[in-house]
Amino acid sequence: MADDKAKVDCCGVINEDLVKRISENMPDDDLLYDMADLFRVFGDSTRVKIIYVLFESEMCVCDIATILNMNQSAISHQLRVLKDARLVKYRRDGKTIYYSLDDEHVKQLFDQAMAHLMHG
Amino acid sequence: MADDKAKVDCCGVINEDLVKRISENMPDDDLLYDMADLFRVFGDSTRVKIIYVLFESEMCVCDIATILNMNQSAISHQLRVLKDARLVKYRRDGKTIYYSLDDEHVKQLFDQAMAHLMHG
DNA sequence: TGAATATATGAACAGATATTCATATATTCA
DNA sequence: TGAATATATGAATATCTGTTCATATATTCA
Repeated sequence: MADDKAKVDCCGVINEDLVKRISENMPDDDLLYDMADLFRVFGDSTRVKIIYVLFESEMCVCDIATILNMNQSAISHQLRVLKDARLVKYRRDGKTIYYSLDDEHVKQLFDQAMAHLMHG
Repeated sequence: MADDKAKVDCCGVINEDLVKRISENMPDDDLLYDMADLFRVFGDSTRVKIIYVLFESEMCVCDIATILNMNQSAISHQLRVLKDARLVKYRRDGKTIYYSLDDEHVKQLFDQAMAHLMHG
């Protein structure tokens, strides 16, 4: 290339400086996937509801199911998704297993999302 | 029911006070769905990457495609999803259409998500 | 120990979604 | 106007995801 900034692949404004700056500020690919995975966990209304319930109080599986009017298996599957994402933790008390939130950022994340929806 | 607090449907700690408190603090169903829909938009790595690119600079469709090494159609489809969610806006300049972010909360949302991933 | 209860989990299925391909639309410029 | 270019979009397809059903596991208690 004759000119350092001449790397124009198409219509746009691309030049090597810009591409370099974008690459530098872009998180690693692995992290971007993790990020999408995390958001995808929040991208289901059942899981959002479970989290809202847990904002109030720790709760056993069958009480969550009762409150959300869904069957136990569905809740259990979704709790596993939340647990795998390290968003909830649990403790056993006899036959009962109590779930609670395991992340300090979720409330703020939800508040930000709400702010977008309420319009900003 | 003989007792006000006797509404125990299963194993758990459910009583009317708790259910009442949870219902009061739970956003409306419509809003919960909107919330999940919003998060689902972020739940795809292509869209996350597009947003990170747009954190740096407004950008035309084909430059985004070039940077992300994806085809123009895929980017265009995803930009539509982002546009429908009011997360990006665009301006036309001749044949070229420049996209940019249209939300002040997204950066904070992403920072919170990153904080969770980096572990907190 | 055996019945009852709380939760977890694998399989199956229906519905959603991301990408690609082909093509349409819109704009510029010769 | 017609060629070239940038973007949008419908259809098709492969993959992913949420729920249900049936059943397994774990714990309590008589």
